[in-house]
Amino acid sequence: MRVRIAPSPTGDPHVGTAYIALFNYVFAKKAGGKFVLRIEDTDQTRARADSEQMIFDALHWIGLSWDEGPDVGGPYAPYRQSERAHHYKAAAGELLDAGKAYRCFCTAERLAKVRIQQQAEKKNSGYDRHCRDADPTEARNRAAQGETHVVRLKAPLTGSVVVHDQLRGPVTIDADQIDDQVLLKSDGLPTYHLANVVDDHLMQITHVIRAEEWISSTPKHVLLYQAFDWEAPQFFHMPLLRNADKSKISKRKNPVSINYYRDVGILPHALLNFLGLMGWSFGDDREKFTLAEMVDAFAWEKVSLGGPVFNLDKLTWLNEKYIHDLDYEQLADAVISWRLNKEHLIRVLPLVRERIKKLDELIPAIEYFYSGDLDYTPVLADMKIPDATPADVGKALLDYIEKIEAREGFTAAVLEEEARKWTEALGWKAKHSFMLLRFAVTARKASPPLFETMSVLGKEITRRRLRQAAEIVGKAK
RNA sequence: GACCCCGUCGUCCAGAGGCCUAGGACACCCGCCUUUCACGCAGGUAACACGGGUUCGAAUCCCGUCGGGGUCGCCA
Repeated sequence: MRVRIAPSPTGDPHVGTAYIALFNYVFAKKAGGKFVLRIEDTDQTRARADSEQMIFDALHWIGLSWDEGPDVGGPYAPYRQSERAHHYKAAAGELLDAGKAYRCFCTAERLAKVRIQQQAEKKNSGYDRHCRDADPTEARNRAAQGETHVVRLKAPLTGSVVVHDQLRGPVTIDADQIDDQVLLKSDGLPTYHLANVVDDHLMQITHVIRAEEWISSTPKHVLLYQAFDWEAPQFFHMPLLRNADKSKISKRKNPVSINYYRDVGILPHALLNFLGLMGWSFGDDREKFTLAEMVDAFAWEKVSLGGPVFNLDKLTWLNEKYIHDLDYEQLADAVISWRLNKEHLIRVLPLVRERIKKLDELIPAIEYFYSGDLDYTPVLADMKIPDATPADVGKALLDYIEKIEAREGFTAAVLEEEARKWTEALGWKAKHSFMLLRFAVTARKASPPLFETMSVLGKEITRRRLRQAAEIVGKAK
């Protein structure tokens, strides 16, 4: 029995990744199987250099480990899809030769045009199969001459595909709902659909446990297994974590980075425990439990399919329980490994040394480096920009978040550069806009240099405060 | 919009035909404890989406409606 978690290194380590990893892990351990970590980095445009390591660190931090993966190796290495390109190319070639796939030379522009037309006519969207019946030999020649193209699966035109979801039973999808999925992109790398099927087969994955959002593309995967004449794994689709409004959890409405929870002082086991409460229960009233206990009690029958709202209040309550159960030695260690340590202090001190005359002034001076959400009421009246409405100011803060998120690295230089461009684009004065940022990030009129402060606070806390400030200011009169 | 999934307190779960005048937890409200606050303890408000079936009997099974969500990319 083998399962895998297959995160894509495109940003901050996501709680959803941890959630699905937990269920994979628990199921594997319960059944005495292997848990594999595979990095799905086939999208060069979105891949982030630091993301992969952050995923490893975050998963380790909450207490999960894997039997095979890019960092620990294993019998099916490599575990990074960018290093497995030849497998996908070979697989696609096989389908091409068998006439089960074809080369498509349609341009992105044409596809966009088709899509717009389909929407205008209110028809089902999807590829119109323009290249499907072109002569294969001619297509091969065009490709040989270097013409850019993709490889698409020849999906059946009639009939239907049945996906046996182990949590819901058979799900039947008509052929007309399945279009000719791209298998190999024009850059020669596979799409998720091809790569996950090829790798799951090659890596002998027996059970695919993933989020519900994948259910609608599973028929394509089933079709691929059939085309290769491979045995498909069993599929389990877990419900999606939700925002308070029930939509799929998203960073605009909820902190989604595992690092955020780490930075605000949620204990790793509390987070993991909380994730175990999402869509699953012991069957009795037990709410606080260890990973080992969950493994022991795990059964798919105890999974519920309604999308669970990720509720900060309840996570905080659970975390409180964990804190209270720590002895003082352990609590001290937890606090130290959080932020109260020399390493962190050495980042903070350069910002405040000139501002203190006695050591007893230190704690008040650096209080907001060790706090989570701030109280903006004392400065709310000052959080405005001449000739801008509160709504504009709120929106501008959100804009600034977008700008800094698009950048790799959270250094003072990057933050300042983006702030200056942002200020200019808004037509504001830096003395006003920077003060606004200062209020948002520190809730004070006076602080050490703004961008250094943000950098030391870290991406997660900074982003959260900017967002909170945006909300409060946006609603202000 | 089309297709697919889901539907028990505001939220997370229990409930797998009679044990349900629906249970626990978070949040909220009240009280006790206490110099204060917090913890702790004791109470309280609050839900089976709706309509049809099936059955002696339905939160539990079936159908429909409604509601929510997901997907419809050369992103995963």
